Amino acid sequence: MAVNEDQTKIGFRPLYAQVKDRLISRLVDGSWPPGMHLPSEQELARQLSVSQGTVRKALDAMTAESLLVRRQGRGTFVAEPEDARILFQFFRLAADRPSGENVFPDSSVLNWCGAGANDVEAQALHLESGNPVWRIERIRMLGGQPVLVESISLPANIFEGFDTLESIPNNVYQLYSARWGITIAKADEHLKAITATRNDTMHLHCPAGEPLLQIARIARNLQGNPVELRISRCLTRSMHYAVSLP
Amino acid sequence: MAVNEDQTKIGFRPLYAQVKDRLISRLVDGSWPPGMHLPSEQELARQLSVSQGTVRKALDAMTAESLLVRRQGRGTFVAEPEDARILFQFFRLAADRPSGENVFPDSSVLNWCGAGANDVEAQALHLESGNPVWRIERIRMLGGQPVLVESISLPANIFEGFDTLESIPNNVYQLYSARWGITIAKADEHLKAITATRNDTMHLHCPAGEPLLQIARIARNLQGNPVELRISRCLTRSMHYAVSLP
DNA sequence: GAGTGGTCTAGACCACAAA
DNA sequence: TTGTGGTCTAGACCACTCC
Repeated sequence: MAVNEDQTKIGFRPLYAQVKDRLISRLVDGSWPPGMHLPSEQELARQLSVSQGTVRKALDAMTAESLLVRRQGRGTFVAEPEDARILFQFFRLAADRPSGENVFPDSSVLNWCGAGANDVEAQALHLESGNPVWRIERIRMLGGQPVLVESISLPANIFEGFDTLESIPNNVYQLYSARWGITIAKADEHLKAITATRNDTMHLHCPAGEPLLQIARIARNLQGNPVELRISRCLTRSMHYAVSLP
Repeated sequence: MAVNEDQTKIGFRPLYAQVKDRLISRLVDGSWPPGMHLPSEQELARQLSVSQGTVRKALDAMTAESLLVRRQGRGTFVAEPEDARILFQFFRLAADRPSGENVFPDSSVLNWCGAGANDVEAQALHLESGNPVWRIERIRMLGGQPVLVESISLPANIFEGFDTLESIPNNVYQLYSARWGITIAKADEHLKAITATRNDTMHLHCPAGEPLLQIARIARNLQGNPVELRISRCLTRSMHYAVSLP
């Protein structure tokens, strides 16, 4: 690979970034599935005709984005959507008390159906209003107590055959990966304080007028396209949403 | 600098990390103030007796933490607490509407006084209960509308002479840096949904029972010690708090 | 012992900014 | 033109894992 092969000066893209793009495309097309042991740095350098240092820079960047996992002495692996990682990467709620670490809450599905996208879904998922989506509503519990109600919306054209599932697991990102080969690579969340609706108070066993933390999440695949909209409404009497800056 | 100079095998610390520590200590002791033009990579490498690549790795890490700013062709500079950076790094509230970018809200101070640390302040700031602190309360406005009430608590032993200030600027982190040489390097925030108190409704002109987003922030200096506790209570009818994962 | 990633070095050339 | 950071290379040795 020559430096800046068929690139004009204006379209300059560093070699390590081009390498990264090519490696990501192998994740996208499924030739490198989650858990796979990548070729060694030396081997990749030979295959791509670049130096080991350039490969390393690309691998380091992908590791920083949680796309890969590197282990000294063993090798480099495609990251898997196992609970521990998803919890750490995408779940920011934690108990207030014992300098609380976060725990994956259990979930129980309330209902799940197909529907036409409403305006919010259409805008978030880059669909036309009325396009088919799947909707899942569930409650999530911590220590037996319901802590949040969650509404998940998925484009039906991406998640084909969603209605044929027997059950919905707690960790849906693992499901997306295993069943449709979709990797959730990043997400954006918008937080607001809202008042519990009657539906919320019923499921969360909280009084009318209880303030809830509403988390609207748009999750994106490896290419950055939105593939999931999730709106969670959380009791925060004994929990909080933790953010580290930067 | 020899590799792992006076380090046992167990206490191994990479050379670039040692370099980073030494560079940070120059920020801490004030010999490299905000805005200063650092020596070039080559010069630093000579001074520290390491290769340019090792210096680069330390500088890149510090740049990623917003401690330094690098500009190709010009050099490397100590980051300054100017509005644009602070806004980007520490202010996550944005207007809902026009795919809204965030804006520094104006602020007006309600009152400011010395007091003994309450339990929350003592725990957050690593003080004993009753130790002297400064407290500032202010309202912040966006487009003339009050959007949040903010309570800032500072250890009086760190911020000496705070009571002699003539006024409190909008960007207090710039003040901390200029007046006391304190750099806010990172912060942790805990978010909850709460109900507006009578005090809140008065200042925010919102109805009783309005849900507010409460943001409790602990800001830390370069060494990671907590130096500011800030509790903000925000109207989120037309604003949201934005988080990017990862 | 063989193979992997992690660190460190030395040197080359490029892109950019300022004098 | 000079000096800076940005990229790329080639090669060495270290630390870790597994056989």
